[in-house]
Amino acid sequence: MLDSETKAVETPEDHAEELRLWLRLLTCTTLIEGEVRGRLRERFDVTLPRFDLMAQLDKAPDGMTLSDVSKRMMVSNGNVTGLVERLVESGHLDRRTSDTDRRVQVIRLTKLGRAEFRKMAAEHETWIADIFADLSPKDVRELMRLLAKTKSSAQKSAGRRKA
Amino acid sequence: MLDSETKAVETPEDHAEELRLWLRLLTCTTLIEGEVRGRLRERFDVTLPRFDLMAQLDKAPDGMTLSDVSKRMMVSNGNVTGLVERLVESGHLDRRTSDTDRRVQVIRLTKLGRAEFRKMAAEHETWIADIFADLSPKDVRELMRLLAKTKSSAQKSAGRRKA
DNA sequence: GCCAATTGCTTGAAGCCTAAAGAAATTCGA
DNA sequence: TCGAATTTCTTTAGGCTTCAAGCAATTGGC
Repeated sequence: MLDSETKAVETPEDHAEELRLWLRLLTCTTLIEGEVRGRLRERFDVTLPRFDLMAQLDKAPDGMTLSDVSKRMMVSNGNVTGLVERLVESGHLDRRTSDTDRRVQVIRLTKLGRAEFRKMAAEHETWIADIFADLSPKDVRELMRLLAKTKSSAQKSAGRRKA
Repeated sequence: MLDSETKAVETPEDHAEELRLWLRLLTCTTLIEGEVRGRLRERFDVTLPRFDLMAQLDKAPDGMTLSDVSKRMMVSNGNVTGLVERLVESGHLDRRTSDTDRRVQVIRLTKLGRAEFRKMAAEHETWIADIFADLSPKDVRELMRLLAKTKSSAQKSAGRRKA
């Protein structure tokens, strides 16, 4: 009794399984991300961050503020500033200052931007389907469920840190 | 009959589920990566790529070549060159040219590098445990299994592209 | 109405990362 | 053994990314 309690306190807990899980998760994402990045470059000569940003805007016909984009993409503000700059420069994005708050920049896809994105997105979807081809519909559902659980667990942990 | 066949051909297949799965996978990874990056910086003032590189070397007491590291970390050669440069500079890595092949650079952790890494790794493991805390052992096993399947499916797809 | 705090964005410094081209060493086929 | 192909690593150009500091506009308490 005493022994087992002592042991429970002294022995550092073994979290090797969770560590392995994290590494595998990271490997999968890196692998897929690299694949998608490569195909986007080959087929459309576009970078992944540019594609991701356009994807966000495609879902928001009325535009988004830079802060919205930053939160959605989970990247820093400064990062978005630079990305938007280059996409405005290339004619894919339209940017204007909000009428009601002069701090706020609202960005939208231009006609060109939307057209190009739609073309890319259609093909992109087939790549993703190919990448996940070996997973059954049941596998997909189950992964969705477990990743949802993972996400909320990670968010809770992040909350604990900041608090 | 004919109708359903016709429809099967004309209707673009719906891969929305796979797409959602990919986005969720990416969200999880980004979330956890950001959390780990932040903690490494706060606690040890070290970057995630540096930590990852040291983790590879910790598992290889006899050292690794830059190519090995590049493959393991799934990053470009040039990336490794720069990372190693900075870690040698800070005294964490030792680097020497192979005796048998003068193209090859063998890198190892220095005593300092190993000591610092071990300290960081111990704490890192507890962060990961905390991040995945809501997952049961069964969840972990099941995720491991499904991610293994995902990885091999993605690799197969990548192979199809290059071939 | 005033002023402190907050919010939205930009800037700057540093580092990370890729793709592509190139240099040096090795390997291997003829 | 010669030379072509390959391998290992570095370099370069460009872009991505973060963090921290800072500016401008707005908000909220008083």
